Amino acid sequence: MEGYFNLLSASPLFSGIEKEDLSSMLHCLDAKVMDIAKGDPVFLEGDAAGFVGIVLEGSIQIVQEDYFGNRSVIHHSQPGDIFAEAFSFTDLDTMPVSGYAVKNSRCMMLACGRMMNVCSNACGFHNRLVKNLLRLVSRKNLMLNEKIRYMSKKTTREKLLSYLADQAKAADSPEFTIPYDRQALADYLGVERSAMAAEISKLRKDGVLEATGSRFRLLH
Amino acid sequence: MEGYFNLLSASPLFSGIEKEDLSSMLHCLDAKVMDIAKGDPVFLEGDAAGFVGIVLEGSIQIVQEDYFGNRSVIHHSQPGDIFAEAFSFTDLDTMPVSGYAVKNSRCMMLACGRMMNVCSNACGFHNRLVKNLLRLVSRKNLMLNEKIRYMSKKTTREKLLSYLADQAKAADSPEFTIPYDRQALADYLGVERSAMAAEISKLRKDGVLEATGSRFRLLH
DNA sequence: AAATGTATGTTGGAATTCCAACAAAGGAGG
DNA sequence: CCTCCTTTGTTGGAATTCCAACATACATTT
Repeated sequence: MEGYFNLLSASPLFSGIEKEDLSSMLHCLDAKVMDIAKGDPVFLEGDAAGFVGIVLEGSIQIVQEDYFGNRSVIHHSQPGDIFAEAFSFTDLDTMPVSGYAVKNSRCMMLACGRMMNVCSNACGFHNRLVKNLLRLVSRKNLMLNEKIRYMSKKTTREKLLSYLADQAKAADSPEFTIPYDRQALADYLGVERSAMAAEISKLRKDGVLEATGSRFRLLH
Repeated sequence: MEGYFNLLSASPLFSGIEKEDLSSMLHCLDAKVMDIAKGDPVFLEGDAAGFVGIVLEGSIQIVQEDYFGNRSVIHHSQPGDIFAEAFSFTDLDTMPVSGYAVKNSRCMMLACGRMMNVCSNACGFHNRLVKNLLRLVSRKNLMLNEKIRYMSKKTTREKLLSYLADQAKAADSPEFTIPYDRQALADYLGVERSAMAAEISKLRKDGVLEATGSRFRLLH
């Protein structure tokens, strides 16, 4: 994990924590690095909760799955982002969602147990860590609200456009790249892939946008 | 606010904080009580963020609204529950949702500014408060995940049944009362009220459930 | 280059939902 | 008891989505 100090200390999870303290902190949190091959699960629904993950390389998708394979994409985490954080600070003991590696990825897993308790190791950064986590869980909360906002629209077109408009706003540009392929985008917005593809075609014909792969440009 | 010490000290927000310290803490957080008449807003989308609300009496519904009146119910808060908590610990400066009183209600509003900073007033409970908030925001996160799970189902029937099954499980009984009327339940699940009413009728005919008002009983 | 596999686009009919309008049931107040 | 008002239930046609199947484009491997 030596090569990731810059990434980790720049991560909002460790904001305000000195680089020289990071190492002992990681030890205190029982940090473990794991590699996951493209398509493989990082964790599965039903697995024991109680950890926070940080993406070091690659990218992770958090999904809910039905008994009938009905898939819902909840979130997408890139290097520096954390995942599974909210599930570890409730009385839940198993994960209600799964996480998959979209590409070959490397993650660091941190044990949450000690974060909420006063650490006897004179590890005085826990309070800072808890504040950082509160910020991050709150931000995740906002993201879930956004997803809900998109899903609440009635038509596929409205779902797409509200999402794409937010992405353009976030990128501060009418041209931007989204972290999803078509299937994942459909699963994120809660629509059928084929219906969505048809709608994208229609939007193209209507001169509303251009789309090639994950790159979009909103016109006008 | 004198009559609410029991409610407040029993609230998970103030868990671990002694009753005798509560008063100074509320002062430190600039606590203000406000009464809201049935149907009136507690806050509106676009209002300044930066507070946490606690329901003292009545009940509050958090909703997202469209430019076209398309309403989505996000959450429901009863006495002792907090609301708006997650929006105040990010860099957001205006609220992305609105809150309305479902009945005549009384709320306490707490200023968040000092929660995340070390309080110079020797108010040593802030760390405890931050931990409590992390738990509560995480739990809210779980609730949003549940709503997403219901909304992700394809049919109105599946959305209804997955929600009702969870409610029965939470009540540990096949018979339970939900905090929503028909319109609010439809807005929570992301379906049409009339289509949902029709589906409930069908479920009744199929012998799957009984429903009178907000009281449900799952059969079998 | 051929072959294979994956992602994306297209299409048509079946199923579902939306929508508006109305009916019925229940509650509050006079 | 009656009226007014709100909530819930019912219905039918329009609009939309779902679904399965296939077509096309693109990338990777051999």
